[in-house]
Amino acid sequence: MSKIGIKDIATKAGVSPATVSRTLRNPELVSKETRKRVMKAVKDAGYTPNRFGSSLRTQKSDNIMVVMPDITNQVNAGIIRAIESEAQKAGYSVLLGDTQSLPERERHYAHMTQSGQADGILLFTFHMPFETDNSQPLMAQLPPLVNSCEAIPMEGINKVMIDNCAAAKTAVNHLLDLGHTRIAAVLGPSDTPSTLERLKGYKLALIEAGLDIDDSLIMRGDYGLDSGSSAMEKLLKLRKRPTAVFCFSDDMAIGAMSVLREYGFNIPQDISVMGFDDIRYAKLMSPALTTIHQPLEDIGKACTQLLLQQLAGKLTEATYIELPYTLMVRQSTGPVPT
Amino acid sequence: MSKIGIKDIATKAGVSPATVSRTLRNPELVSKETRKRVMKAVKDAGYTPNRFGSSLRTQKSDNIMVVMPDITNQVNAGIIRAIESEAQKAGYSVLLGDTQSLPERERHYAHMTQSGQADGILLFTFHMPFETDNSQPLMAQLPPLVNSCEAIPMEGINKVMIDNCAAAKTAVNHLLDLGHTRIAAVLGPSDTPSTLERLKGYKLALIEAGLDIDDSLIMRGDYGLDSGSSAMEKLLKLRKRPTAVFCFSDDMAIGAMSVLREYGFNIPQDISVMGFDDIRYAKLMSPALTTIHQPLEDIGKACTQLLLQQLAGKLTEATYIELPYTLMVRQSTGPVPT
DNA sequence: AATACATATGAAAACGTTTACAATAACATA
DNA sequence: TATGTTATTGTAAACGTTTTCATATGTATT
Repeated sequence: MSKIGIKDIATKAGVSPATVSRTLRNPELVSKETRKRVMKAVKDAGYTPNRFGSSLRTQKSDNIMVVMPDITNQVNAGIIRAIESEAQKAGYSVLLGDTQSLPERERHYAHMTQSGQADGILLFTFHMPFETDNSQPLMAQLPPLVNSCEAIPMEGINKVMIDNCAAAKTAVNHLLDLGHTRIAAVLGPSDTPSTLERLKGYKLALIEAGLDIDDSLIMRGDYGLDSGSSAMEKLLKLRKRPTAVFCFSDDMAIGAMSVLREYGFNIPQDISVMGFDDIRYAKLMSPALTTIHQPLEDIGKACTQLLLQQLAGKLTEATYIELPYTLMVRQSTGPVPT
Repeated sequence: MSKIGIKDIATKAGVSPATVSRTLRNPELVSKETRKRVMKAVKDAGYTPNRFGSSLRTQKSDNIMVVMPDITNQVNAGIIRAIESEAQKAGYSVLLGDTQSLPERERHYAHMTQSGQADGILLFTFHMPFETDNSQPLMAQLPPLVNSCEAIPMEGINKVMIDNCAAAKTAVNHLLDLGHTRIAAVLGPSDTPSTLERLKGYKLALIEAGLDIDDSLIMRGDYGLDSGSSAMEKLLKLRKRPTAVFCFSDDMAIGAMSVLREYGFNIPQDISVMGFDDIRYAKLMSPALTTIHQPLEDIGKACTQLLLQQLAGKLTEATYIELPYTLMVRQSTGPVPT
């Protein structure tokens, strides 16, 4: 494409390359007159500074790397959209890394800071992709980084989270309030911190209510639609069925509901179903899904802001931001059948 | 971060920078012995070549720019995931541009090729973001580019599409076959080529069936959930209601269904609803949504392959790829009520 | 033994910017 | 008038690679 460089513009405008550069980056350093001349040349030639020349010199890429397990997921898609919007306002572009949950791809993407491709990372996975030791504070060993959604089990990293444990507890309490005592749980991937926390909240709520934990009511899942369906199928085969099912994601709840319908169950008359996330489809389900709302846009914004601050050097200490969740009571949960 | 460069590695390994570079890029040019020595030094130091140095020299960024109107949309999210996966296999990274349907952002992102940030563009919007004239074939004036989903109204551009007109016709024919004659249409944004084509197909099917076009049954929408709801509300107020509604997106169909349920209509006994896209939630709706399946993964793959070919210089002529759609008959459509 | 040829390496020039430093001019200060 | 100050510009040295060209060594061919 464009073979025109800063020198060509300089020649056209009858100035030195330095002046052209200054006109573009620090216009106040250039006299009004020359500025006008240079700008005209730039415009006429349709010149755009080559990013590599510039970045090589300044050691900045103006890129942010976003590493996510699955962008197809409504939750992640919502977050990344906010990130992209926020980043672009600040003059940054977003490099997208979809890891498909493979740690090797995680590391691959994370290391794009090493090659200078990105100035910072937004990490939505829970493995620390960099080598660290205890010689110095973590922040000093890592590139600018913010961790969100799935918590890396380490102190000293910037994080943006919701209180998954408390949120799950809130969810279960809602079901308890409705009189349910046989409450099933459908988990996400068993190694994810979010699932672990939610499970903790689930158990805590039951115990505080004086109930025993019945392991046969705890089903594995992977946050995906299909796993919700198959978990539900298993639950239905139980001799003592649950009267309520708390799925750790809306997708799984949706999968579970479709199975219930298939077998002729009425929701919530026969069985209550509860989700987690509040994806945009949740309220449009039939019945509308009771769930825990996650503030996707705020999460995306907070992550980006935190990273931008760090990039600007305005952040010396690891910051932890906790965002509020909300219980959304809708029609998929109701009183325990008598 | 890492201040180590190729020179440091060269020193460590007792060779010249040139040899280090060769070892990394064209190992076959280096003797087995030196290769081993260099590799060790690279590994020990945790060296990653600086991308800007390299790109500046080679004039390649190994980035692909993806420009989309809304990544939150299930259709787009599915496509971008396939792109990302395909691109990464070929050693490319994906720069994500979410335009939020703003032409100015479209242009902004498209021009990242100008600055060398990206080697090629995948364009899912229908405005040509570059200036062109008729002096030479289009492909010679543009950066490597593939257009998909929303067709830019120009010849001579690589495109990956489905036949929206035929697909819509298929959809309407399905409803006609069920005996419907009052078939409403809920459109997408009225300037999008996809909506225009689908509308054409809708009308064509009706005319071929010997029916008149009733403009009062054609409702504006924007492909989003809410617009489906409000379109449905309007349709219900009509003196002569439709017996079937063909929404140009699944999201709108889902919105429409929720309104129908709210007012006590049975789907499909009272009114049939048909979507377009076959997002993953379509088959989990209650009732499961009859729709037109778009092969998202194939679209993403085809786009990427086409662009990669072009980047490799293996593509001299503009190519048009048409992918097949599929009618998915499920439970939201049924015989016209008697 | 002389020549051609292949293989392995290094020296150095590019790639397109930005910026520290130097240079100049214009102007105010003493 | 000499001196400092400010505003504006230019010169040239980076930034970290890759790659052309040249060189050196070893091997095959005649």
